[in-house]
Amino acid sequence: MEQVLTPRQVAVAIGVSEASLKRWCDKGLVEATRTVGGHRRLPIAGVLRFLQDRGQPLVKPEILGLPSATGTGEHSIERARERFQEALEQGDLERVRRTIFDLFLAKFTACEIGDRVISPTFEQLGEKWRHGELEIFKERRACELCMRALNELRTGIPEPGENAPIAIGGSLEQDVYTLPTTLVELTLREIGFNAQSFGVGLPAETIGEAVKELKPAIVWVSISHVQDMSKVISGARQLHEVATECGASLVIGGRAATYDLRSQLVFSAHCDTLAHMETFAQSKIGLPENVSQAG
Amino acid sequence: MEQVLTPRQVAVAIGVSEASLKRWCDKGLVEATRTVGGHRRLPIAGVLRFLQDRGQPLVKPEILGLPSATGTGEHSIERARERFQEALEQGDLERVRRTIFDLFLAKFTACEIGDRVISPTFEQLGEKWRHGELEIFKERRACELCMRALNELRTGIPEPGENAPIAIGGSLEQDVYTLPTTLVELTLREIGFNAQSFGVGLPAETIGEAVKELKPAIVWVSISHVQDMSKVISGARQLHEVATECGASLVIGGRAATYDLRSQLVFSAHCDTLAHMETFAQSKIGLPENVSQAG
DNA sequence: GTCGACTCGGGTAATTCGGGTC
DNA sequence: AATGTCCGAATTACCCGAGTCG
Repeated sequence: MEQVLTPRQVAVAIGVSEASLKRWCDKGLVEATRTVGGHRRLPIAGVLRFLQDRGQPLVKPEILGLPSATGTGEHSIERARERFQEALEQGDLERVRRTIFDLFLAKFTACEIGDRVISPTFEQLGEKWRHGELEIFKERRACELCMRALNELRTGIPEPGENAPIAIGGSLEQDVYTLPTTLVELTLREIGFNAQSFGVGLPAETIGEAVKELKPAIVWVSISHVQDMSKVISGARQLHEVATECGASLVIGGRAATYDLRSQLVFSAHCDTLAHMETFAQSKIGLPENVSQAG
Repeated sequence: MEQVLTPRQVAVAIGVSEASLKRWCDKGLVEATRTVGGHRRLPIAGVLRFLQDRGQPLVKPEILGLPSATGTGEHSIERARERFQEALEQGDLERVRRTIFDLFLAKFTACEIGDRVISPTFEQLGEKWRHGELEIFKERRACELCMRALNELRTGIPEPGENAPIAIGGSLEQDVYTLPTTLVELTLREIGFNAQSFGVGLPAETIGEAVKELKPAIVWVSISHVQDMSKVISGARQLHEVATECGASLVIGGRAATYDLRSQLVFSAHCDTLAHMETFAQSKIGLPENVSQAG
């Protein structure tokens, strides 16, 4: 496990410029090897030693899971995901935050982090719970920690501009899962929407009122848990009507929006992933005068 | 977003000269680490703590990525409460944060802010809703904004020490109100507890498991909404049993913990306000008492 | 072998250091 | 006693053309 990192990876992880890091390497403060072409490669062990010597508070061994800054980070994002899950199960906020933060600094978008790290992790946690391998409180605690990290991440996304298109959404009554709708908010903000999640447990009527008042381009409804299916169906229908009137697109998503359920719903679009949502939303920006199609 | 800042950034943010700031660092008044070359780097949380200790007003908060525009105002907590409510109703996150942080920097504790600002505000919002003067989505949105501000406030409270007594809690099933239990967490952390809120909608059994695993000194249950009273009653009974076994105190609170309900519950203490909770918790720290595992 | 992304090295501008003084 | 300002030396951050990596 003699893993090595590039100067940039280490630099962003510990929050200094590449130039400084290079100087430190040249002074022998940080262990470094060279490729045949002369590029520096820093073994993780050496980096950790350096951090320990300096008492640098910024970094935990999370760098180990740090993905490459380029698109070729398949393996490392997988590693990050595993560490993320471990941190969540142990209730270690610091590591949770660190993982997300590192991914973001490595140029992963909130959308990607959501789809490829957070979402599968909670899928796994749910699986473990169903097999009796995980107490519910640990899953809930994990949600809390994750929410905190995401709320911080939110400050890293630029504020929407004055004329940014509006998007609003949340989850319906009986659905207490706040993570998905928060991720949608972040994803949309990232591509320039003025997106606001209203949280969980919203009656469809009040979302309709919000649509009338705020005139959003998009309304999303996240469905992670269904108790009374008929209520969801009628709520969605009602909401779609209002949305159509106001020129908004109704987007449905969430793990509980199964094929069976969807077949009974009316909506402008259904999204399996945040990436889908992002694509759809971008198409709406492209055509500002887009008018919603008939039911 | 940025975890560490340079002396200059902090200096302009709080409106003092760099020289003063450097002296404060050297005296240990402000937490600081050093780069390899000896330059100071100030973690943002430490800066916030310093500001709170000194009641130092912020001049250019946006530099810290944090809110609060001025220390000029809001020593009148009443006026702050009104502005706070207004900001919440309008969905203005920036003003919400500013109000909370201004109060915090004016040396109000999370406990006081909760009892005297947040709690009465949501009482009022609920009142307006019952009179048909406020859409539900606005109340939910207000919760979201408030949660974000509180999550940030959390970073201004020192991390609990290694041997800090543990406290855990949350709300029971069917109760989606996350604000109260978050406030409890902050209040307890402020007086030195290692407090963790597990969020909302927790079955009593799983809280019991958490108690067995984590051996907290205090377990709190926040009751803001009751759907099935018998379930709450049996849940609390069960939880009290586990808590007693493990030497933990069960504390009940929340607006829906009415006299009628309380008379049927078993618990170590009931708290109407965060201040009550704080007082009770402090008594637990002072004297380990007849707790079975008290070393 | 092509190609895009990254790194190299070195130079330059901007900060910060510590100390002394007002 | 505490703050703000000024100084030369040292450190860090930013920039860019050429070369390397995968």
